Amino acid sequence: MLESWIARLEQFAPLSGEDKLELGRLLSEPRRVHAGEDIVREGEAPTHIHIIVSGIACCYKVLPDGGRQIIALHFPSHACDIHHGILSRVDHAIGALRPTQVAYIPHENMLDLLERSPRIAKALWRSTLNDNAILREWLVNIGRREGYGRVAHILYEVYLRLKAVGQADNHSFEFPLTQTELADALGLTPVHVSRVISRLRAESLIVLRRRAVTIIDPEGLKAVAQFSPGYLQMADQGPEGNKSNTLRG
Amino acid sequence: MLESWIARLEQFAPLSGEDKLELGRLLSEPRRVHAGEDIVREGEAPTHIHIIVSGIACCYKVLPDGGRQIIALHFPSHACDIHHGILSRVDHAIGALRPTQVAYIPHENMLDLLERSPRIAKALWRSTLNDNAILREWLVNIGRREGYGRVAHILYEVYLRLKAVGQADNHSFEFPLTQTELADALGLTPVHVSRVISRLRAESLIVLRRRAVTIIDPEGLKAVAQFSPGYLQMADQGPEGNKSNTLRG
DNA sequence: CGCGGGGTTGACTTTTGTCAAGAGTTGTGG
DNA sequence: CCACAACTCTTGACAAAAGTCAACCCCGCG
Repeated sequence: MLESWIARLEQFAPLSGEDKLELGRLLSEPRRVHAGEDIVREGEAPTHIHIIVSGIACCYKVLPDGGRQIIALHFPSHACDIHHGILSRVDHAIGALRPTQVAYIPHENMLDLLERSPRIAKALWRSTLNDNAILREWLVNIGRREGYGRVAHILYEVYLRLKAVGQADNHSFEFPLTQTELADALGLTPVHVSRVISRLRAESLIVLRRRAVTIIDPEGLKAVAQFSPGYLQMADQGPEGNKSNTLRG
Repeated sequence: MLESWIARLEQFAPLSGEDKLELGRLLSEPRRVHAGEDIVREGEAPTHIHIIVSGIACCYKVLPDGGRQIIALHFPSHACDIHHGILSRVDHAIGALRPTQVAYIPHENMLDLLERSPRIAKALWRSTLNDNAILREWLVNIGRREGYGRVAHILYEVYLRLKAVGQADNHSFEFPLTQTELADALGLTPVHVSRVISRLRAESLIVLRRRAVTIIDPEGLKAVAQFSPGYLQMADQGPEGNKSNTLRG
């Protein structure tokens, strides 16, 4: 399972055999984290980078009034905090949304490896650029779409991202977020998310049952989401979405 | 004026005299861009990085329905697209909001310099981390604050950022965005922005006249904004806000 | 002096939030 | 295998926030 992270990195830039061996050597055995538990707490000085092996994690901030905003979702084979190596304290937390396994690498080893292998540095750099592009699109999603399109958009994005790591078949995938968590990610309330999902169901765009999503009408869903897949840097067709990414060779 | 960018970079990591000379050599003479004109168009393959010398630029996306979301504001002495060096096409545009002067550096020269000077690489890396932190906070702002707090928050953030580059005195600064542009940055409509600003005025928190802002009641404004300055990585006190940043030495 | 962009305001609509009750689900322990 | 508790989801009634449309004002500028 650890290899899937390395495989994903290779989609961003070619790695040598030695690169892959080194990464494999540095990666710890995965640690189990309970649902709701933090992997990195807000304000602390992180010492490792983390890679999601299984489960789902998220990056979030909590406001003084208790409101929570989820800033990013991290799926298996994602590194969630590459940028932490250089910060003395982080302005956000990383938490597990479900029971999750995370592998990790100490910052000093990672920084050392980055200096020795420009290929790994390039792949990681591009993978963080990809994360940033998603973050920008989330801002657009929350800022300029109303609830109906917002939920449609995140569902289609998650579908493409899970498909890219082999966790979506056809147009079905596991999506084990509660509606409260979805609301925290979308800047809505849980009640409103529930209503919007009812409407997406009523319009025969999706089926959502037991935390599993099936997209019945992909074109319809993309239309209400005003979805343009360019930001994901991966194709929106076929079972191997990542083949034609547009990052420079 | 070009030197102010280099001075800002030095707040992120120390540079050698040679570093500064090299950066100065690479920087072009500034080019003038009209208000409303794009510096980088969406979808194109960028060839240079750009540094704002005077004026204001922004990073934005346009939706199929015509809505625009401003994703970031770029003030003088900011580089606005360091991350472009590696992308074959960008998913967002960069445009001037007012008459603006931009200097630029060809990507190949920049990449070459980054390889030769790890200090410059570190400073630039941290400066992009700073930009990302601001982007995360914008997501929180739009997702979890209502209009009143949202406007208060962006005003206080802009105040701190302008103060850090010497463009704010006491609690006053030039803020030449139209309310329509402010609305595009905040996920609101211009009409609603106008109403919210009226209220901020009525509550004696700010004065806004002729595109100049004076914060009358900083503590009050921060309270309605639920402002916590940590994400900016700069202190929120005194005329030299950047002295005690929390990036690792 | 008139033009045009930006700002303000009012009346009205739509979207979203709030509160509360009830139904369904999940997980646990006996 | 059942009972129970704790969550989660759904729905309704109502309230608040934000959007829409339109008129008008203000002010800089040719």
